[in-house]
Parts: sequence; C-alpha cells; structure tokens
Amino acid sequence: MMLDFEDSQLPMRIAEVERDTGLAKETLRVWERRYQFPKPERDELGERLYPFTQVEQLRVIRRLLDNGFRPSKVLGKNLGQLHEMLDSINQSNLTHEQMVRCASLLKLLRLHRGAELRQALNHVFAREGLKRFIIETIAPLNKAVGDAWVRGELTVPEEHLYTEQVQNVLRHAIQNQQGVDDRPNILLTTFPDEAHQLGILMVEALCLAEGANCLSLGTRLPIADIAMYAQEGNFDVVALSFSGAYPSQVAVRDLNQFRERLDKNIELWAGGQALYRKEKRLHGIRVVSDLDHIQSLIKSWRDVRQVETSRSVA
Amino acid sequence: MMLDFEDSQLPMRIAEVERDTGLAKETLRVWERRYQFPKPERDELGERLYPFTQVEQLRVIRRLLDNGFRPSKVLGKNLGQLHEMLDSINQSNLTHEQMVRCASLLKLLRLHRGAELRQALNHVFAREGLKRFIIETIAPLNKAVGDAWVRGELTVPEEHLYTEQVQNVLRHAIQNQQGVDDRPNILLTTFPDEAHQLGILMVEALCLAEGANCLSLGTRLPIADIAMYAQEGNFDVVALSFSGAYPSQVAVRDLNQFRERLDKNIELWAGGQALYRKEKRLHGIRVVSDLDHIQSLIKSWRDVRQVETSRSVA
DNA sequence: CCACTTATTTGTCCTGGACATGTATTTAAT
DNA sequence: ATTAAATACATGTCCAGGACAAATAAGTGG
Repeated sequence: MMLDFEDSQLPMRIAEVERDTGLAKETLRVWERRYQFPKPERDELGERLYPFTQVEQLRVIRRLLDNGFRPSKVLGKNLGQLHEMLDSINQSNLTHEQMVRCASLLKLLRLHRGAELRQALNHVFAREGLKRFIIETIAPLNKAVGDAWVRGELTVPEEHLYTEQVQNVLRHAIQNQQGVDDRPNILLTTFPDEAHQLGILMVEALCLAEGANCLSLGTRLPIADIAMYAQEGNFDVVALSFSGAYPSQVAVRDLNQFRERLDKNIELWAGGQALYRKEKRLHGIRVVSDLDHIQSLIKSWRDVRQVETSRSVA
Repeated sequence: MMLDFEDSQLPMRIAEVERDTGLAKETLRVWERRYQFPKPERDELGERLYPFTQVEQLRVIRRLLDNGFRPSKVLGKNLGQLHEMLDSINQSNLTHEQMVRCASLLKLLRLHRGAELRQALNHVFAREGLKRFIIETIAPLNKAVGDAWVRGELTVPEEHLYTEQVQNVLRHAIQNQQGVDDRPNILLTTFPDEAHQLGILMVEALCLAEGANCLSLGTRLPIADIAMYAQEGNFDVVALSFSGAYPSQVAVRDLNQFRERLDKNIELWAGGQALYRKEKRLHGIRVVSDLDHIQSLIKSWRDVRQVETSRSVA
C-alpha cells in the first residue's frame, strides 16, 4: 500500500501529464520554453519527466485559466500564491444547509461509499424534486468536487466515482421524466471544443422537469451538423453550453456565426461561465445566466407561442 | 441545406482530423512521411488541409487497425480494397430476428427518431429482461452502428444520439437493479489508454443482473489507483475491459504486471477483443471471452466461496 | 461606459531526426 | 507440433526551435 502511494507520485511523462491536466503536449513544451515552467527532469534520453509537485501545480494553473486568468499571470507564481488566487474566485454564496449537505456528500466520496452516495443523492432528489435537487445540490456539489480535486483532497478514482454516480442518478431521472413530450422541442449539445458533460445533463433534466421535450446529443458536435440536425428535426430551440474553459471571445464569435447559419425560426439559447456578461455581444441569442433562468425561458417561449397560435387561429 | 451538406465536406485541419478519427496529429504526419498517405492539401501557410475523402478513408483505416491490421497492410490500399478487408472480419453470426431488429433500430436512428428509439429499446428490454437485452440486442447493435459509421451511412449527430440513448437506458436499468448488494463485490473500470465507454456499461448492467454488487469507476483510471482503490474498498474482483483498439501484446503485459501488484485475494477478470486467444499468456487472470461468460464467472466465484466459507465455519 | 485600433500574448502548426517499444519472423527446444 | 527465445523490422512518440494567426489587453476617441 505504501508502495502504491509512492508509486502514484513517480515522475510522469509528457503524455501522462497531458491526460491528467488536459494541457496539450505542445503547450507544455512552449510554456517551458517561454516561462521556464513547468521545468521537468529529463531521463537518460533527454525526455521530460514531470515531478509530482509540478503536475499538482499544473492542475491548479489549469483551473485558474478556466476561470479567466491568463498564462502570464499564473506561470510565474508558486503554489501558495496560486491557491490564494483560487480562493479569490471562490466566493460562493451557499446557504448553511447547502454547505453542510455538500460536506456530508463529499465525505461519503472520500470514504469510498459509492452505494451510500448514490442513495443519499436519490434521497435528496426524492425529497426536493428534480429542479431543486439539481440547482441546490448537484450544482454546488460539482463545484465542491472540482475545488477538492485541485487541492489534492480527492483522488482520481474518487472523482470518477462521483461522475459515475451523478450520471446514473441524472439519467435515471431523465428516463423517468420523458414522455411529457410538450413544446418547445429543445436540442441540447456543445461545440466541438467543449467537453464538459455533467453540465448538459443537468440542463437536460431541468428542461424535462419543465415539461419541455429535450433531446441531448452529448458533447463535441461539429457545428455544421448541429444546424442541419436542428432543422431536419423540427426543433424549436437549440441550447448550447460553454464551460469556463471555453475562451469567452471565441464563444461569442462562434455563437454569432452559428446564429447566422441556423434557421431564423429556431431560437438559440446559450449558457455557461464563458458567457458571463456577454449578453450585449450576442445578437438574437438568449443567454442563460444561470440554471434558474431555464424555467422562465421555457415559459416565455410558450407565452409568445401561445399568442402566435391564438392569432393564427383567429 | 445543400449548403450545409457541402459545408461538412470542407477540407479539415489536422486538429479536426485528430478529433474525428482518433489518430494523433503526430501519427498523421509520420504516416504522410513514410507511406505517402494521407496526402493533404496545403493552405497558403503550408498547413495541412485534409480533403473529406481522405478523412473518410482514415476512418476505415482506424477501424481496421482496431481489428488487428497493421499500418503497412492498410496504408497503401484504396477505399475499395479497405472495404473488402472490413467485410472479411464481419462474419457475425446473428439470428435472422436479431438482424431484423438491428436494422429497424438503425432505421429509427437514421430517421432521427430519438424518442422512438429509446422507447423501442425500453420495449425490448422490458420483454426480454436485462441480460438478453444486452447480449442479443445492444451488443450486436453497437457493432452495426460502428459498421454503419465507417461506411458513412451515419452522421456524427446520429452516432451521438445512439450513444446518449443507450446510456440513458442502461443507466436507468443499473439504477433499478441496484440494492441487490450480494457478493462478489466487483470493481469495474479500464486502463488509462482505453476509452471505450459503452462496453463497461454493458458489463456493469450484466453483473448487477446476476445479483453481484458491481461498481463502475468509468474509463481511463491510472493503474496504481485501481489497485489501491480495490484493496481499500474490500473488493473481491477487479474487472477490466479492453477494446480492439488496445494493442493486444501491451494488454497482456499490463495485465500481468497489474496482477503482480494487486492483492492476491482479489480476483482479476479481463475481457474484450484485445484479449482474444491470449488466455495462456495471462497468469492468474480470468479471461472473459464473451458477455455470456460473465454469468458463469460469477457463479463459479460463488461456488468456490461457498466451499471456503463452509470449511472455515466447520 | 462603449466601440474601434494597435500592441502583446499565446496556442497551434511545421520539419526532420532519433529511438524505444511493439510486432513479425526465424531459430531452437521440449 | 506447439512453445519459447532471438533476431529483424515496423511503428508511435518524443524532441528542438522557428513561424504565424488568432486571442486578448491596452490605448484612443466617441
């Protein structure tokens, strides 16, 4: 066991670091050239071997970049300074009850109580209903898990366990909600560079909870395919999700371009951290500022539609 | 619509080809150097632009490599020859009924009838039970979808739709099966280079159908973490999945090494196409030759356990 | 405070060489 | 005749360092 522990802290090769941190090999090399960090050891062949501490630091850096920091601002700093920067963006306003619940669920995760975690999630879900469950429990918990992960308080298997169990609970809920089959018909997916999965699962469940007919195509769908599929499938709305890792200016450009291609009769909704305060740059696109907002968007779509329908009937 | 159709056949940059085919950028460049294929156009800056037809051919090549062909045997061939090679490995022995069912489900996929596809899957599931559903419907369907994909008979969104709906149905089933909570406790995952997801979902569901307590940690778990987690969590069995894309000799080496590290009291089960006919090289490892085999493995584990228990009690 | 222009930052792509490791083939041995 | 070791070949990954477009920040004027 001791051996395994040490083992997991052996220096990593560049491909492993890429898998672990999500930073491309080429980026790691160019950072070393330009900022002198990371500065890996070399094996007898001159190939890079990243010490565990540097990989740990890269994980924090990745998270800061996802939150809008620029490489030049973080690649000179030491681990302590980086954690300070992390703290500065973590001013979440959770209720006391939510914090307690997050903590107890996180504890189950650290104790490797997978079955109990799932049961606890299902229990909260049953008591609070799908909508509150997602907004008040899953969303804060996602954030808490991400934070714990960069702090090194969670292992890889623990994080995987979390993702699996949340997926099971959410997809179960999605299956049960379906059959409502009411307008609007919503097509849900992400652009090719966006891989965040739990986000769209939460949105899918929320839309279904509002009685809307929501179909998810998962993540990373080519842009041209999204437009085609939405048109052919008679969708009323295309909804896209952008995590903080998506460069915000790119998101704005891509969305506006996509708006041009998409049938005028299909609404375009977009949400996620990358679009924070970008409403004004997005023309003909409804920005979903937070998960709570989805309900009112669906309601307003129906109101407009109602008016149109009665007019066209009259 | 015509525009979109042409649009999706625009030449692709190397990063897009990597996403689409799963072949690393570096591999694509070295193939071009060594085999003169693929031979992309260049833009005004000298950067590679892969015509649609070459990407199509790369998809077929990728599939052949996953089935054990070597690059030198496939990189000289034209598309027709490649398809012949594909046909040569597709001697599946499905019953007439299974073929008809696959065809009708595939048709729903092509018609973009997501909700109906899900309903149809649930219907088969309800009628046949989880085990037959997975072995006789989902497994052949996975193969049919993969084949249709390399033939260009399925679009990206269609393939995504398939994965999403199967995941929903399987995870729903998994949720419903849980609570059985009987031994053996099985830990299910894959090695870091193995990303195939539907495979382990099917195995998870099958184990639960046999009343075994199966916990999935998803794909791509670091090897050291698997051993540690299995030990700390008192698992009886670690089960690993290897798709055809995993180099078979590497799989054998990795598995034997892993067997050394893993607690002697924990059984190691491994399955998937990469392990076909490798039983003799794997020491102290039970090879799951096909999905049907899982039931007997669990049964034999329980038989041995039963004997041991009664002995230790006596 | 917003829109436009200029300067800087930053990721991605390129070439071509090197080499360890994976796989096929041959040879020896049980 | 199958299994095992030894050889030769095939193949993916890594490296360096240059180049450049696109993304972002900073500066400028409404």
